[in-house]
Amino acid sequence: MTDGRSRRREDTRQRLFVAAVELIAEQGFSATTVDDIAARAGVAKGTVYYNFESKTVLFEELLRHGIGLLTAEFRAAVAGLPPRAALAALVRAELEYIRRYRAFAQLLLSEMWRTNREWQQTLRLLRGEAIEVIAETVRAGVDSGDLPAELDVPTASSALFGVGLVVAVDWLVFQPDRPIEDVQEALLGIVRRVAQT
Amino acid sequence: MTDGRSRRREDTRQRLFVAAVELIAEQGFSATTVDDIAARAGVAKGTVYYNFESKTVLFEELLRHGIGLLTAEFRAAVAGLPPRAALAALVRAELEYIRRYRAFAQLLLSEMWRTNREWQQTLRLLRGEAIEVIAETVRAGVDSGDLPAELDVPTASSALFGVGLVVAVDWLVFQPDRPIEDVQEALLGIVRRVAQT
DNA sequence: GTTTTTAGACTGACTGGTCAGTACAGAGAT
DNA sequence: ATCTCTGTACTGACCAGTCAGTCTAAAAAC
Repeated sequence: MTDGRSRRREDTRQRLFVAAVELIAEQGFSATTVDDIAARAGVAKGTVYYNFESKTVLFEELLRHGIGLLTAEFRAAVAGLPPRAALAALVRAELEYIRRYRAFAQLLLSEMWRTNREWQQTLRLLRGEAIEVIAETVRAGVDSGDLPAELDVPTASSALFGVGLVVAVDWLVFQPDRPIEDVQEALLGIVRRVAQT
Repeated sequence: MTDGRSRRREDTRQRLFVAAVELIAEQGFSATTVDDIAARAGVAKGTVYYNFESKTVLFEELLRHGIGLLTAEFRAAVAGLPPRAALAALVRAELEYIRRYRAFAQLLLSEMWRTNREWQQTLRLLRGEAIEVIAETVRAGVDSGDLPAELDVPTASSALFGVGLVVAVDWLVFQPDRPIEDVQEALLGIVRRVAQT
């Protein structure tokens, strides 16, 4: 299972993921060439196609990997917490994730709302999984009266998700000098105000 | 100045803008071909190059046109209003704009946070102009005590701008059936809570 | 323990197609 | 008379994907 071969291969795939995510975050999917990805990962072009069926499949697996990780962190963050605390934990988890995987976050922000792309269906599905965790928390809070009853659950959930992304990435791109902790504080403050009953 | 010739030409340019904005919103800049743009605009390919220096220049002029319009509407919206009312007016203006030019909004959301693209500098500049209007309003409100003193002006401004974009486009893409008025209400509610002193 | 074989991982030159941009002669509009 | 646009043909660069062949760790045979 974890013999030398498959470990080596997993290494290569990981390097390709890292190279791809950085390039696609900067330039977008279409503007990034497979040659670029191979070069940045330090492998031959053929290796990309040995490990992935196509450029699109590489990207889809990348999305699955990245969003899967985010969803898992969301799940871990809310586990066992009451609604208000869970909401704050979600914001912290999202920003922590963005700080750690900033290139992926940038990529997500740029490609998330595209239509008419081959991988759109995949992305839509994955987005749903991540947001479902948020939605469960909001729903529980609204039902128990811990959150304002007038909150529309799907709207509030996708707004929370998108807002974290856009504010954090905006900060990263346009005000990179300032520490991310400030964004976290600002966002938490806003969410707290909105969550007031 | 507005003779038949230049009006005709302006018409063609407008049709090219419309075609380009729709295609780029769906597929992104790189994935959109000049042939596609010409075809959708109902114009020969040569006409594109008669009216614009290059694909990139066409896109840059498109950005200038679109964001210029948005900035103008921001200016008109806040004119003469006190801070709190001006803030609400900005949110309304932004959503009104997004409703009218949804494809452009989608395009903006997808291309705004890219790095390493030729037109990045242009976009950065234009973004600054639009956000400056918001920042002036927020600054005035903070100075006069109408808005909470702990608000960081540049952060709050770019957050407000980005949040409107992301929430509205998210709605357009993922919940297109529901009326945009609901987003407006939800957003106004959130902004009002945040603006409470 | 040494030699042979195997198969998984990787290479990089090559191909077929796509696309931005050019060229230009003629047509329509003003 | 001039500006604007059409239609078609073309070029050269670039790029996704292929494939015949190389390298090497480790299994099999001796």
